[in-house]
Amino acid sequence: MTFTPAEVLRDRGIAATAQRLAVLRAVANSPHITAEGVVAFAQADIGAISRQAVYDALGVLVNKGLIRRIQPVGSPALYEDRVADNHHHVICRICGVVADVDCAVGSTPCLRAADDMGYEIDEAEVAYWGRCPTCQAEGRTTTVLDTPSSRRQNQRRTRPEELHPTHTAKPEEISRAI
Amino acid sequence: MTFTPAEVLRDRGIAATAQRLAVLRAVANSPHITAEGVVAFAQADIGAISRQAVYDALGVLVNKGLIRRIQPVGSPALYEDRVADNHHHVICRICGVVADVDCAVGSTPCLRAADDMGYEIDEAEVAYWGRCPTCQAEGRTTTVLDTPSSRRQNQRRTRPEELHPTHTAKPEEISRAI
DNA sequence: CGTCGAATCTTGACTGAGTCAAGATTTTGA
DNA sequence: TCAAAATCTTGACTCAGTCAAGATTCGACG
Repeated sequence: MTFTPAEVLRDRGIAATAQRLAVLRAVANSPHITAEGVVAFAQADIGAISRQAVYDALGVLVNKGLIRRIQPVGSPALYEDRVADNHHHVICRICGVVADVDCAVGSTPCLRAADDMGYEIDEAEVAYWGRCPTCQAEGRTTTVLDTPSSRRQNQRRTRPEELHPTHTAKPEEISRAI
Repeated sequence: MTFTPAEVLRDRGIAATAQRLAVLRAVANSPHITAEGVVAFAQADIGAISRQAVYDALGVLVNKGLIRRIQPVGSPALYEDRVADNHHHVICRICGVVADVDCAVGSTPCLRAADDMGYEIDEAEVAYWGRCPTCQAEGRTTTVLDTPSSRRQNQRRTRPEELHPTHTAKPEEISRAI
């Protein structure tokens, strides 16, 4: 028996508000979406929704384990709804696209430190960094991401999908990591 | 033959300014130091130094491979001068202290993704999360870090050394990760 | 069904950790 | 010694959040 998203929320003990359902749809629509991306999607989806309500909903949904929050270095926070496993991510240093990578172990912590120095470790967070197949094919070797220094003259952010316009809608698409 | 820090900078093709040498001393003094911590140390060390000069020096020193920049999720950037190996870090979820962990492999990337999806991976970034020995001994289970929500009524940041005042100056001390 | 308290939303302000940029100063090389 | 480049100082600005007061909605209870 499949629960509706509203039922899932109530089952976790939180109200099934229109804003939260819109946020869930945004995250389902775009794995590794930014908070700002969720705001844009939800505003198009249900009309008026405040940024604060989006941040609140994201926080609650993460807290209840319904979505996951990651944050590669140099990136705003990203959200995904793949929460049933302990997977990792690979990030392209050039265009910033983020993809899921299965964890070879499956449960946390999936790695043991050689010497844990007395720490009680409950999670090994792994991020793989490199170049995606498209940036390799195009021979790109330096980032063209919208780092602050590249934003002179009010150039706006370059998104991975701008670099790769022929990209089909892969599941790992449309996040902005760096 | 040991080079002086100034000689090392010149050898890397950059000017050995007083500001950069002060920044190097700050990072040597406090592994996993924040930029703000570097500013405070350098100001005490050499008198007047601007925040911008510290950020500039940190950027150049990272770029030249003389120091390393890490950034655990939820933390400002941290700087360390242990650059000769590919080590990882363990972060206490309660007090935020960061410690170095040797990499079992030693070279990058030290892990292979089970399925790299065509990515050309050059680094596996690993962070271990858990509780430090001191927070375990004190039975702490929830963070008392200065998260924004805990900053009501203008309470200032709790630093790991405030939680553990009897800490001797361990090498992994005085950084603030979360 | 009405009421009330809690939860949530809206709106606008604020913060931390950076970055930007103009002008001044210092460094370096010819 | 000089000039160009590098670097520093100073003050402003940005981004990605968070804060908080008041309004609105929701849910439980009688």
